[in-house]
Amino acid sequence: MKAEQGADQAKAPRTERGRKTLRKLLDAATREFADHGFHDASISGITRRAGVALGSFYTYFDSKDAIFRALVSDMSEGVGRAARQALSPSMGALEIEHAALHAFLSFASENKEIYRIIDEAEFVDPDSYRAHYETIGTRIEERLKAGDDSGEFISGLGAPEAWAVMGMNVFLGLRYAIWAREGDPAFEEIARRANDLLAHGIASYGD
Amino acid sequence: MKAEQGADQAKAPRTERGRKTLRKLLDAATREFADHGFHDASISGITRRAGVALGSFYTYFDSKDAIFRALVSDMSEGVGRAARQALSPSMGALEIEHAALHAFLSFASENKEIYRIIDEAEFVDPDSYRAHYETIGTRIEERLKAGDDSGEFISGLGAPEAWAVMGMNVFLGLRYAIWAREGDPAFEEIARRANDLLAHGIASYGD
DNA sequence: CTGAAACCTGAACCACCTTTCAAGTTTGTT
DNA sequence: AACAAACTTGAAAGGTGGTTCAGGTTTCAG
Repeated sequence: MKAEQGADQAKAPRTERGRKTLRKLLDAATREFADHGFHDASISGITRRAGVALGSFYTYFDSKDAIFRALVSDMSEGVGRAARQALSPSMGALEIEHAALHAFLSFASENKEIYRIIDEAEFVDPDSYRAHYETIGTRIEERLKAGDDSGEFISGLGAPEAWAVMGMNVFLGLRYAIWAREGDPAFEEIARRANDLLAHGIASYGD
Repeated sequence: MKAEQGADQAKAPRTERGRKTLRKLLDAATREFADHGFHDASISGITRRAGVALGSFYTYFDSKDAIFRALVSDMSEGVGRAARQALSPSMGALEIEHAALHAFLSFASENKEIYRIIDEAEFVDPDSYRAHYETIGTRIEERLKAGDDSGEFISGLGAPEAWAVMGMNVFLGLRYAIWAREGDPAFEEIARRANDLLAHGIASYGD
């Protein structure tokens, strides 16, 4: 959730005051983009929320696109961090997938604004959007291969299975975290059912 | 792919000339939105492509949003139609899921611009976007229930499994149709592997 | 044939927003 | 204390593009 460094960041602050202003701008931009979307968000809306003058924005960012990109790469990292924290090497391969989905659902539920922003990157900053999903897909593929090596998963798993798993997770997040409705099953049940599907599929035994 | 009627359409043409102009505007808008995205697309770009005067646009649509909405609901129907045509009642339940994914991959591959527009509806016309996926999700859920009734699928399947299947399909479409790369497996192989995952899962037998 | 409705035209209006800039203030170092 | 660099400020430049409108042309029912 902090994006103060990075080669993409053109103008790093050099004093404490500057760091505070930059942070205020990033926080304000998150809210502004979440409320209005990229195009209806305005720089003046961001600086108003941040409580700084319009011109100060350009001390830290070259353009509206630049601050959006900074936010996206920052948040993309945030998702990865949240997932990593929920996983432990002592878990079984299936258990890892269960924990990853459960953590993802919780994270999405508590960070709905982050998801709107990452989704909008498909149009504002396509490269970051693609990198975001390629990175996650690769990580899932590695987990599947590890489960293969340990004998817990069948062999021959690869990118297509990884993208299938990622799609499952993203859409379950969309429906049950972002679009949550009264009476929906708890995240625990969603994760369990998805894990059952992943483990044994849905064909009946006698087929 | 035609969106000439519908309650959402404010201003229906009353002459042959009018119908032709409306059609030209819709076709031009599809290309303009696909090339530039909603916000960078311009009405003048649409009318230029359509070969009509700027002012004529407002004879048929109240706003830029209105023509976008008309396009989205039109295209959402198009996806459903394509899926329906690929399915036949004589197929087995698993076979139906295989055919649906294969048809979806082909459709997405040949209609990339449609997909960009539907995705952007998440921001321009959220209600249509949500309706699009709710509708598809419901249809998949019905298929799963039918497979349950016929004994081909295990019992207890519902909305979570339907959204999982939908997510798989959408992400496989994103990766292998929209972002297709040299050396990727053919759609046939993708559909087969996803179908295997759906049928038996990925846990090894001895677990 | 004829007139009213439908349709077309494109210049101009207008609201909005990103970005610039010159002048002033604060910070931190020597 | 003193000075340069960092930072702040907000008015205004400069563009853009959606939308309107008054006047002209085409269509088609009666």
